Amino acid sequence: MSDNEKQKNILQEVRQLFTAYLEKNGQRRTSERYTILEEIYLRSDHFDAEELYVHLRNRNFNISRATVYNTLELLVASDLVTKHQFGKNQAQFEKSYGYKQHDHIICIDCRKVVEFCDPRIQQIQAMVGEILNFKITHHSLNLYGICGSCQIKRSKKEDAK
Amino acid sequence: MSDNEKQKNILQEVRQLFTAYLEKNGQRRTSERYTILEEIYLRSDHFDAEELYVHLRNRNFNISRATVYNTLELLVASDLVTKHQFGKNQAQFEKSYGYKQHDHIICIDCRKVVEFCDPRIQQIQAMVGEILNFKITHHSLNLYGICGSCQIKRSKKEDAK
DNA sequence: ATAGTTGCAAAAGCTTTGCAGTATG
DNA sequence: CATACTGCAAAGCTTTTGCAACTAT
Repeated sequence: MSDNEKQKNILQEVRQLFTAYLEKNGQRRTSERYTILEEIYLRSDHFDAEELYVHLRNRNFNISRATVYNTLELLVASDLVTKHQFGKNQAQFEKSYGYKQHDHIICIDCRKVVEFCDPRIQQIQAMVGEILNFKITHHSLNLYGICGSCQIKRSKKEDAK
Repeated sequence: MSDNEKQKNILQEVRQLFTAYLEKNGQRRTSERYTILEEIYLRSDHFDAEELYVHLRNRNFNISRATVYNTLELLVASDLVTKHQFGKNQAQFEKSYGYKQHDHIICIDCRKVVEFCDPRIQQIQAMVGEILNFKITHHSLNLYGICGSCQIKRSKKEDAK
């Protein structure tokens, strides 16, 4: 199956999942909501609400900020989108269906975000949840540091002194 | 040594550390900055900028929000205070000197925050940093779920149906 | 003396809300 | 056809900034 076909499959699946969620929760299936879902799943990695809003305007969809925020909330609630706070006061979002669980490492200089996986986190999550009697639904692990290219930039600055 | 004496010791130590930081970075040692440092170290756990500001006003310190924010930034930079984003759009802070490294588990119902430690996180941090060539400075691991008492509340709601 | 800090208030930036009109079930 | 949803603009909150007064060095 080609990558293109895979993407079409995923799109179809998330549409179905979203429909199921909306029906189950007595919410209407509006064209705006499906447009937003699709734009997110056609797009790449991480984005914020404003970026998504501008992106939709550029594509000539007349969808307001209010609807973008409203729909993002629904998508987070339906587990199709994940919300992150990478230390700024602006939430970042990411499609989550069809992606394996992962965490993030963030460059504190250039704000680049890289993903990584480590199975031990699941174990920690399970163990800590049991000890403290929490029913854990999700987690967020962010590592912060300086990426390779920013390390080089910094050492050049040092040399210049 | 009594707890009271321990706290006095810690206060003295953080004041010295803060002084060292300010001197090293050519910043002035103002009374406002030390007042804020002390209030944070006399206070308990987690707080946000506004809480701290109100707390200071209540104690008849005439310190502005601007100074609170400015000083919090210095304290974070000097590693005496840690900044968190627990999913809301408001940063939370916490004193960090004299406390062993820990992470947080947050109840998504009542927003209660509990601390926990797991040495494996340090290992993950070191390993991932090496693989991805990041110089890691810090991390943030948050587990989200439902705490014991909120689990009971939820099951009572179910029963009521 | 003089540049960094402060308090105040205004501004900025992200997100939510109120309202009148629209479209879904 | 009832009412949830939408777009728009205004309001709400947290955080930042501009400025005149102040003060640590």
